[in-house]
Amino acid sequence: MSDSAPTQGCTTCRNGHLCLSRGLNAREAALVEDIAQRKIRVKRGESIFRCGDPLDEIYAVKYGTFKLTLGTAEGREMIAAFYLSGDIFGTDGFESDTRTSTAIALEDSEVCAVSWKRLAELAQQEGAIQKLVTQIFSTRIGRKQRLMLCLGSMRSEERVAVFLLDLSERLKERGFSDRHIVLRMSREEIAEHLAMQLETVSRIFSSLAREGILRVNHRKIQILDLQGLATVAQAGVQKNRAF
Amino acid sequence: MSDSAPTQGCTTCRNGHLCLSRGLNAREAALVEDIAQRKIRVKRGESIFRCGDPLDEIYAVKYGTFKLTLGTAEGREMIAAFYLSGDIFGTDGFESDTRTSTAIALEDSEVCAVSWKRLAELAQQEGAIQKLVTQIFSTRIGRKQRLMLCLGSMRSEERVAVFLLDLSERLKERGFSDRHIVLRMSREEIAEHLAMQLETVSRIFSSLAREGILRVNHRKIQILDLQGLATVAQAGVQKNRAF
DNA sequence: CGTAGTATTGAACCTTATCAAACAGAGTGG
DNA sequence: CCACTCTGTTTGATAAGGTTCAATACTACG
Repeated sequence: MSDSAPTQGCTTCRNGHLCLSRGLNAREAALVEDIAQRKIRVKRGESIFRCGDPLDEIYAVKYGTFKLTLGTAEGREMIAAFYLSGDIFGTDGFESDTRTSTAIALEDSEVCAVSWKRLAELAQQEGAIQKLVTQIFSTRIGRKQRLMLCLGSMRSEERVAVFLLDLSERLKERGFSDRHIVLRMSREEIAEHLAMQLETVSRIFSSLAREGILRVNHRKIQILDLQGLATVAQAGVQKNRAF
Repeated sequence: MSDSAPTQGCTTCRNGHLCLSRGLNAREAALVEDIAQRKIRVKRGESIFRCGDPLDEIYAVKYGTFKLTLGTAEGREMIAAFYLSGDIFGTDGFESDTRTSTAIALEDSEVCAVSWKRLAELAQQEGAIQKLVTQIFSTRIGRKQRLMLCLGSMRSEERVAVFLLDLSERLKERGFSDRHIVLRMSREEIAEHLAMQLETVSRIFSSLAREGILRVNHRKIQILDLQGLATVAQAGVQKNRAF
């Protein structure tokens, strides 16, 4: 990864509405912008931090996509999350001062680096920023729990549907089309995130295409029937309800 | 649930070494003890808080066992964790001021209730307590991540082995035998925690017993071969390593 | 244009879920 | 004290979902 010349700040950034200045007024946003000056460019495949690294910053995705991988000592791996532009990441394990995960760019990307220490100080002085910080953590935990529930209680087809719906919604929030998606991750990476095999992901994409819900062309996915996809995502529930 | 007459505090509690006074000196422990006066007795099957409740306290298990259930609107459920004596719980979703989970006693139990607001104030004044609080959250997130990895990358037999090893270790920390375990939860609850069917749990117990690793008598489990159980817990790894 | 990486598809196999039945233990009431 | 019920557990048979192995196709990239 390589530092770059300073680019524009939060107040003019097009991710402003969902990133570090979310819900802040102009004065507060300027305070945050002030500590988020450092930009880092990361090339596809490079990491911005690795498991075991010391930890003092959190990051906001300016543009690009990242994956966060979790690993155990025994060699098991899993992708805990994907981060899109405007997402904030690097917030895990900041108490132990050591990274417990690795963040890798899926395409050429740029992030804003924020000193955790300075953000925490700012949060103590400014109520709105304190609220923002807790909101960030709250969302993080919520997402992790939803993923856990998803892994635990859904079968493959539903998990894939949930994944696509989530991605679609997040892209929409960022001003992209929610129906024409270009996946930044491989089938294998999707599989590693949803706890299944890449062949299964591929098969499910094909079967959803056969049903007329998707149009699949390698990484270009078109959602033809958003409602139908939502139905697939909850398919397993009827069974429980009958019981 | 019903309040009870005040019993002894942290400084004399036998869970002191791993609970709210963990790593604190006498003066600091006394400060914590001061805000952890309120004890609540909970009968088997009763909840101490439910999903949607307002949130202002966290709890430490004085004695007994609790399960924390997560639910989605659509009716999917999962047990996110089991808490033993000395464990601290109720720390999820405290930012949104609303419970996102339900805590239910698996046996007649008692907890110490601590005002989150007062604990946070104390943490701001006392470095050691600040450190303790972050440690509590850190551990929480770490456990959740490990469970996620476990659900995502292990098969049933390994998950059950991991579950038993974890329980054994935690009981040992609490001064109980790590080989003679009395399960406080049903097969169904174990299944709901490990994302499988209760029949599968039962079958795996039986098969581990057949292999001489366990002795199973309903809820009384004896671990005959701790090392063997650990091997089962990592069985899937060899496969990955060969690749 | 050829090669490497990625994606799709098929077939056999394995794990786990599902359905069904039998069994054990804790109460309960006659 | 014994039958009876209720609940939780075990076990078996069968089916479905998903993995694994293998072959083929597509794309991108040098």
